[in-house]
Amino acid sequence: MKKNDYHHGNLKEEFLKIAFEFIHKEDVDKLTLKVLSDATGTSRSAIYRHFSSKDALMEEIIRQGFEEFDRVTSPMLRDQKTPLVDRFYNTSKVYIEWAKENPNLYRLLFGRKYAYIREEILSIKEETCDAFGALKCTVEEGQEKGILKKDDSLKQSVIIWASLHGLASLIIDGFMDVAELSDELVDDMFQSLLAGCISNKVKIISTIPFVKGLLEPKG
Amino acid sequence: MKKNDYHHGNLKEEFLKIAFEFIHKEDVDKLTLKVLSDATGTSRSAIYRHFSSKDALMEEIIRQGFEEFDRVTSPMLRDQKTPLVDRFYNTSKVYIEWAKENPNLYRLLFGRKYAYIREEILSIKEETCDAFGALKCTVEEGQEKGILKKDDSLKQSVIIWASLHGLASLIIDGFMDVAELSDELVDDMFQSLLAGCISNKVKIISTIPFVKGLLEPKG
DNA sequence: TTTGTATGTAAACAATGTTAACATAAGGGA
DNA sequence: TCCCTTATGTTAACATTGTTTACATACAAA
Repeated sequence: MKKNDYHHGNLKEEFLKIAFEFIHKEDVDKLTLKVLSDATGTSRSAIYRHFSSKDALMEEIIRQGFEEFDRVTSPMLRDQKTPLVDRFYNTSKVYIEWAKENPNLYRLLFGRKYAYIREEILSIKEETCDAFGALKCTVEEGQEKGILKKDDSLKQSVIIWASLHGLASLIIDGFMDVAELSDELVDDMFQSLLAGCISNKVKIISTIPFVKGLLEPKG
Repeated sequence: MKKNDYHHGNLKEEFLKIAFEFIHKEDVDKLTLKVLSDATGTSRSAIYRHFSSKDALMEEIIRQGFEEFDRVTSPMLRDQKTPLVDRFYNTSKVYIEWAKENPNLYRLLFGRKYAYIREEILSIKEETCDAFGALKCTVEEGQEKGILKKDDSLKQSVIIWASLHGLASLIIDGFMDVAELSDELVDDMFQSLLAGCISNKVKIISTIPFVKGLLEPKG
């Protein structure tokens, strides 16, 4: 919505929107300032009136990315109505699914390139990456309820996160042809994590057939 | 060893050596053609007499990188003198250790940026990345011996690889401050993988105290 | 109306990978 | 020895990056 030919009026928002949509489709490396200026019909340097640098724009994108990621994963972990084990399972599924649907954004958030931005965001604003916090809370809840083995909840959370992150990375970074196996792989990985973390002190309930199958002792 | 001031004689090898050493210390993104020309005392375009492009040079580096990686991991997996479970454990340790010592090279080999080169290398020359093949063989051996659950060996191998890859990535990409926890994390992760893959049909031997501890049933 | 501020443009930079035209050395026949 | 080909290196120039500087335009408040 331009006010006139010279001033756009909402160019900053437009830059962010275009950049965010671009990353949904294409590799982060291909997002150049030229792409943004062409898409908005502005000059190459217009962006510097709204962001101090390209990285400053990327920081906003990463911030938005984490919000989107959290929106998908955190509520699922925190949903008290769902049995705890099922929350882990559903989250695993959704985690991998999200990474597959948003490979470029996933790499942007969790990759190395903008690690310093991520660290800044995550250290200043705890709530921005809610997902890991939610995972840790859920692990602690599981330990208190006797579902998971008593252990360092940070370590246990990292193990879970690392497993999912590794699987997601293998799939989206094209290391081995495993993309079409991904559904089974998530199940297998969940089974492995469950076997490693679960305690046998209490009876565990689940409403998901696959998870129920894992809880019943086999021959 | 220059033949004279004009022709070097072994410039190609020199480029590769310098590039390889550079990546041991600094980020791949910082390896520019200027770095190479300055280090060799040649002009910026001299490299094009020996490589068709920068990517062609990177391909050589990646090839060498896989050889180095395989040299560290494969023999350990294939060493028939070591109990099978210990081979997995030792490999896990060495895998994470190698990634920590060679973060830039690790990212170069397993990251996204040069995925198409990796795919080319791994598809043409099976032996180049021996490590995954060795892992799969060892998994199959474990299944045959009744140590691991009978399952799709590819899937089981991917689960193991993904777990290690995820942990390595979290550590070297600076996601959360887990670097100083890494030793414990590898142990925990191995425990989880073991719990997920292990069968209870045969008595399993190990000479590693930590692993023995995992095999003994706890209260 | 004037004046300051916000927001846009154009032109230029340096750094990057790359190419084309030219220069130099080495080696193999005649 | 001389000549020609080939291999190897240099210089100059390109387009593409992100970025800065000087200038231009619109708006808004005094």
